[in-house]
Amino acid sequence: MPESPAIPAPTLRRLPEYLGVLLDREAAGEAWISSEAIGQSLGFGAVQVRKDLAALGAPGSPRRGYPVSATILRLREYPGTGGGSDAFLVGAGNLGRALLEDPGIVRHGFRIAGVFDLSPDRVDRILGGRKVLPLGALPDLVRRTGCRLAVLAVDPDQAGAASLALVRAGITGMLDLTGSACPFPRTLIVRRIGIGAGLAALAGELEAREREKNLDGFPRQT
Amino acid sequence: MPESPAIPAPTLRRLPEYLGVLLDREAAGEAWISSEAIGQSLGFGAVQVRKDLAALGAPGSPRRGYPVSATILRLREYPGTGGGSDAFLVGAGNLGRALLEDPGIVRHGFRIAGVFDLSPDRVDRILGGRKVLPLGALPDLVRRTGCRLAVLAVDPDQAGAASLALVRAGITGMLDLTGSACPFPRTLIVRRIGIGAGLAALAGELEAREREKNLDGFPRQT
DNA sequence: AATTGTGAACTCGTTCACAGCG
DNA sequence: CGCTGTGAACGAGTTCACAATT
Repeated sequence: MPESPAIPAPTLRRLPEYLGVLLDREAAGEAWISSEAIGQSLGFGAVQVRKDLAALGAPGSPRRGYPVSATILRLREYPGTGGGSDAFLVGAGNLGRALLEDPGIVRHGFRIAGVFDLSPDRVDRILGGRKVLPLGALPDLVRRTGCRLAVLAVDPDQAGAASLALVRAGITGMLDLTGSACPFPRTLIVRRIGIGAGLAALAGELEAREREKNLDGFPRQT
Repeated sequence: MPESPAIPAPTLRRLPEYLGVLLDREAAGEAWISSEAIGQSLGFGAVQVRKDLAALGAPGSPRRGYPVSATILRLREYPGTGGGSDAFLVGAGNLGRALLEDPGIVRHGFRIAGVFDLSPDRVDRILGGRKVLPLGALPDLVRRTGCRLAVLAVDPDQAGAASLALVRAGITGMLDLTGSACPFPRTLIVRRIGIGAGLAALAGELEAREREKNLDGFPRQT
């Protein structure tokens, strides 16, 4: 029976970040790290960290903290979050090229299993040492490799067509970097990451924080 | 007095996404859109959409929905979320180049105000039609332009040094794309977007959903 | 009749306080 | 003593149910 009675989604989203911190620590030669230190690195509280690691089942040791290497192992052991799976890259433009060299993907244990594009003039080119394949080749590869993840990095106006093809090919999880918002079937789990939207949210938060400060610190005229 | 009694952060993060949907609709020539339709495009409930738009102060009309153009205006009007501000780009590698062409940034009303890098051999090169400047030139530009936002897209091992320089230069909001987790001073608002971490979270969610399905749909032997 | 608008209930994650342990 | 582990309290955000509108 699974010892993990469903880890809550917010926790799930933080686990990979913990992995990042721990890898840094390991590289620095440290053997132990406290929840306090982990929290400080990421901007959340120590209790949060403990709760999350407890949910994972990663034990710490009083007075010393969490064992760096063992905890990394534990994080990697959790299916999905630790990586080990591969993902297809759809979109062979500049963004796609950048992703092929992104150390973050490797660091989290993922590998780009293949590069695809819709545009005929991009197909067959070499990008980052990989031959770009037509989307038509995807269904077969999904079947043969069992890989169900894809990163969508095409132009926004191609997002709809591409995602439709992905679903048809049997992809079940998609990381959408296009910033375009088209409706997807519920069978496909979509996670959206938009640089533009991210900037906007950041700017909004900044604005909010500033306003708040002005209000209860220095109430000034309209 | 501000008519916005602090919009909650989760809402703030969704507003830019609404903008995306509405722009699509406007391009399609539609004049009205229902909360239901907006929700469907983004994967959340209709009530959520209504609550968010209400928080913004964007009125809808019973029986017809929300006026597309007017709502876009209203979204843009909200300081920050609607864009209009600029942002500096720090990191002139492949990822940086991709960002310079990212339609999502423009779509949300942002502009890259300048490109910077730490590495001397990247400085003075031309990237996407922009001359890459040394980080040393940043403080002066921050002062002159009033722009306080930066996108960090350097190599992960330079993230610490770069972010320190950003703080010193007077940057108050940073969108961190490096996936590296170094501690930042509390004065700097950081929003992290990691492709690797995103993939991992997605894979985790996928795994969780699958397990859940197996459990209460088709309980099979250990 | 369809869709917005919203007070109230509820759910879920975070925070608190402190017990447990090395 | 310092740090983990966790049950309980709290609070924020989401969902529900229904009134209001055209």
